[in-house]
Amino acid sequence: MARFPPSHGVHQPPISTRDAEDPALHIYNHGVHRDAFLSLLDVNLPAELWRLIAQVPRGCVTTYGALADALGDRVAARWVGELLMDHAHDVDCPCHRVVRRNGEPGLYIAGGAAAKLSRLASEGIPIEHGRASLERHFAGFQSAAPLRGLKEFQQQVPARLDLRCFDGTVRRIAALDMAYVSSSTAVAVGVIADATSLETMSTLTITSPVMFPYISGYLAFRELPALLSLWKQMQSAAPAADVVLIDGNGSLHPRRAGIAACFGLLTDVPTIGIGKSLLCGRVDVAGLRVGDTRPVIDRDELIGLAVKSADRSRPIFVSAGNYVDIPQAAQLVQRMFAGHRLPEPLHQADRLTKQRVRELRMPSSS
DNA sequence: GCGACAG
DNA sequence: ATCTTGTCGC
Repeated sequence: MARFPPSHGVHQPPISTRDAEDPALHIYNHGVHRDAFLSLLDVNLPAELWRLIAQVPRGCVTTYGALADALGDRVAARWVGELLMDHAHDVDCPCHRVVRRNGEPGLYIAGGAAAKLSRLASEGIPIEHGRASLERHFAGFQSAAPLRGLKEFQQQVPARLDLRCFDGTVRRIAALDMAYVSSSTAVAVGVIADATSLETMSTLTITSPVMFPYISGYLAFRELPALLSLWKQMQSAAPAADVVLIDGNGSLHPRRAGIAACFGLLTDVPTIGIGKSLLCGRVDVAGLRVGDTRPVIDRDELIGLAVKSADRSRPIFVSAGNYVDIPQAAQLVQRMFAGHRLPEPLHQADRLTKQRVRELRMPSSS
């Protein structure tokens, strides 16, 4: 039976001072975190962005980055561009007033860059060498900067995780994964597997509406609602798991608050983050052989481990969620490989998730 | 021009 | 994540 060894040989006290008095306080705190998280989800980010774009007056321009800043984080600039290329456009739409920082028009949903520039010209914006003048750029956004609040929540996460190494026996592993039927509908799959044989014991599949866009660093706000709903249903339908693998990072995150960390905080279960590409930090994967690991370092801190899981596969990135540390997470995951790039339970969840998406996309499946 | 961002 | 055919290699 798989067992977590204390990875540094240091035995932690069985009960931390934080919850020594009252085990229920633990539950209470997680309820508070869950409520705080859920209230943050009330924000309608696309609506907020349109509210901002509508503030740009005729005869003025703004930039993708300025809008992202007004939302609360410059990293959202890419999503701003995505939304402007995928929305219900009409002749009154002001989306042509958003240009690149250097005056290049960027993409335009209705007729391409040339059409965008001519619309700007017709509003009195000087155009030179194919670029819009930024002379009259609007900078007075009235905004609640919703991403700032989400970022502040993330900044509180690391201190609220339990840093003690998990030292229980791992009999069952849960693995959670998602895929998308459309931009607003996701399929989420949970797999429970035996930790020794890696055989799948049970699976649960749900579909769930997704409101929040994908923005790098904010994945949890997009995918956690569905995963929490899935998890809740798994509690009554499946045998309990001792550790949960999540498709996405935990500590390997700019604020050490990836989706696996948030899930572990909100559900109070041991979690491990599994990423397929590097979100942040630096790592040298040259010459990695199956079974090898390499540290992922960010700001002089170990935030995850690159793990070579299979021969002709790129490494995966393992990081800590709740109740595990990084070396321990990697040790455990390395016992779950069965010839695929992903640990077997997550590989199965990934298969099922994509299978279900295919089924739902077939017109005949009603 | 380059780097660069989980899913 | 998704858009997508054949093709290379075990």
